[in-house]
Amino acid sequence: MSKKDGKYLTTGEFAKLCKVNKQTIFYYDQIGILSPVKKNEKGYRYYSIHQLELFFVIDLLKDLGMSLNDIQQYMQNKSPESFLTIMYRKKEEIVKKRQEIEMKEKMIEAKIGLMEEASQLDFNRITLQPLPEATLYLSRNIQNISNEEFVEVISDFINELQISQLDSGYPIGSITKREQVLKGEFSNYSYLYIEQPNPKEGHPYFRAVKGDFLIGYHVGSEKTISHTYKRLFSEMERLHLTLGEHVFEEYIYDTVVHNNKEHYVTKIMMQVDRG
Amino acid sequence: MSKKDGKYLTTGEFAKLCKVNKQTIFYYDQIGILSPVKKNEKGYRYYSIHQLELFFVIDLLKDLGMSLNDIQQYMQNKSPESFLTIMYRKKEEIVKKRQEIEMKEKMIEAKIGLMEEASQLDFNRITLQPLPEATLYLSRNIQNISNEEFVEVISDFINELQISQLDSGYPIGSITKREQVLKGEFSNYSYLYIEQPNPKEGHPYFRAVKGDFLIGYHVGSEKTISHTYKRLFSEMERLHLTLGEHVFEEYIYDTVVHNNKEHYVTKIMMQVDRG
DNA sequence: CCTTGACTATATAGTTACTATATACACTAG
DNA sequence: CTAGTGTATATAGTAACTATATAGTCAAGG
Repeated sequence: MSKKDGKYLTTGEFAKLCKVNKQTIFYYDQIGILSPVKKNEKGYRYYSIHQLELFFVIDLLKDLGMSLNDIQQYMQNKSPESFLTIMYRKKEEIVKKRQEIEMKEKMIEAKIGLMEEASQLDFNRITLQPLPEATLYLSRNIQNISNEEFVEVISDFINELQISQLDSGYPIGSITKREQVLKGEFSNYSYLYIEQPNPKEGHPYFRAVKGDFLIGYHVGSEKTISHTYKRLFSEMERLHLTLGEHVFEEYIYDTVVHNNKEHYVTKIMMQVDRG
Repeated sequence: MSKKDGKYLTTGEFAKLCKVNKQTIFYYDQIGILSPVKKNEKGYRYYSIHQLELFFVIDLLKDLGMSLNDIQQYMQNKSPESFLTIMYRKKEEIVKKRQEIEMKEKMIEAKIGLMEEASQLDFNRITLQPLPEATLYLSRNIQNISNEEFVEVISDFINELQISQLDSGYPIGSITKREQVLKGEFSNYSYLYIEQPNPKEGHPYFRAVKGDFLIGYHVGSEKTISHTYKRLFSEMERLHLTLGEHVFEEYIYDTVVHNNKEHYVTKIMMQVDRG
């Protein structure tokens, strides 16, 4: 036998290769998931290079949400069959995890886009714009609904967003019908919605929207939103426009980026018909 | 103002929508990262639907490795600019994280493939096989090296695997030169290697291997591997073959799937020339 | 009107997977 | 032979929950 057989790693060396704290290696020995191949008479631990691979597997399993306790269960009772079973299970989990990551990446991109866009806006200007077709995922109707029903609708809406991976990172907006808006009930919403930049097939509640919109921004809390609606109405009159079917509201700056409600910004998009 | 303004969520409802324990919501209020918009005289908390979006952002940041402490720092001092800065940083991080996940997915697939393959093998049979070209990532030479140098080489090898994402999930194997094998120094390895099923451009230390191999399996600890080498030598003689340049060893079953060394299985692949 | 059951609250202790600190012994280089 | 680094154990602390205990609140039914 050659000297190569004696090529052992101390705890410190092993920890460095594993890129973890030395204490973690002690801890793993203590709870019995990864013990050194050798311990000398002074209690010094010695690890082999093959145990590195075991560490990497432990790290992989841990990363995939397996607790050290469950890992320990496996380590007490290793076998190629149970390892294979775990791998098949983890394979499913990691696919799901990758999809979640991909979704979150898109969400971050959306937020960056929205924030960059917002920083270019002049919140005082009211503009008339033809908006291209957009697909919205709508909640069920929430107009004149009780509190319990409201909670249920929101719950279903949010659940659907998460299950079907529809949360695009765009803000949740609200739709008010012309009738309510004309009555001054600006917050008597009929639907909640979220824009879908890349709509998926096979989902109900999608509604494409396009046409002319009068767009204004309300700076401040929702309580004073009527001021901005008044400004929009007079601009509408000046341009000889009439109010269309729906009004859309979206938070541009909300509790995510401001503590003070006076700094919140709501984008109001009024569907209009040219006189 | 319509009744809709009064649509608040209790802690329980809010927690359910966030899909977390109610206690977690209390905790977030306590540490000041997400406090209810209202608290009544009895101390009951009431959350608005917009706070759900804030929760999702917190969850996103948390998922991307931001501590609650750091999140709290931001929450005390919100602004569109700092939010944007965080998003840009997190965008970079999530790309890296996605790549890691993708790599781990491939690793799991490799392990599944290896285990399935192993379960089909007859470890007693010695076979002569022409192996197709394979690309190996090699360590620096480890023959007759001191312990410190060995640790350094391994360290560099492992680091390179991780930095360049070369860890394919295949086992780390070892290469022994003919000279050593003939001298009976079966464990006096010259290189470590890992197979690269999809080799990347621009990396040194790659060596393509193909040709005829005599392949046998050693069941048991490395200490008794000479028995299997002897069996391989006699088979070599019987088939009128001569030993080629290198011998490759790979663990098929190791400490990852067996506790008892007597159940370890090493695959020995001898490069041979037909007489 | 009273009770039951489901909710709310706070306070405190426990959990997981480390991580840091304190203390003591071992090894190696100059 | 001593300084500096390494090893060990034991214990306490940390983050982010999570569970438990205790008590107040509220709405619905008998």
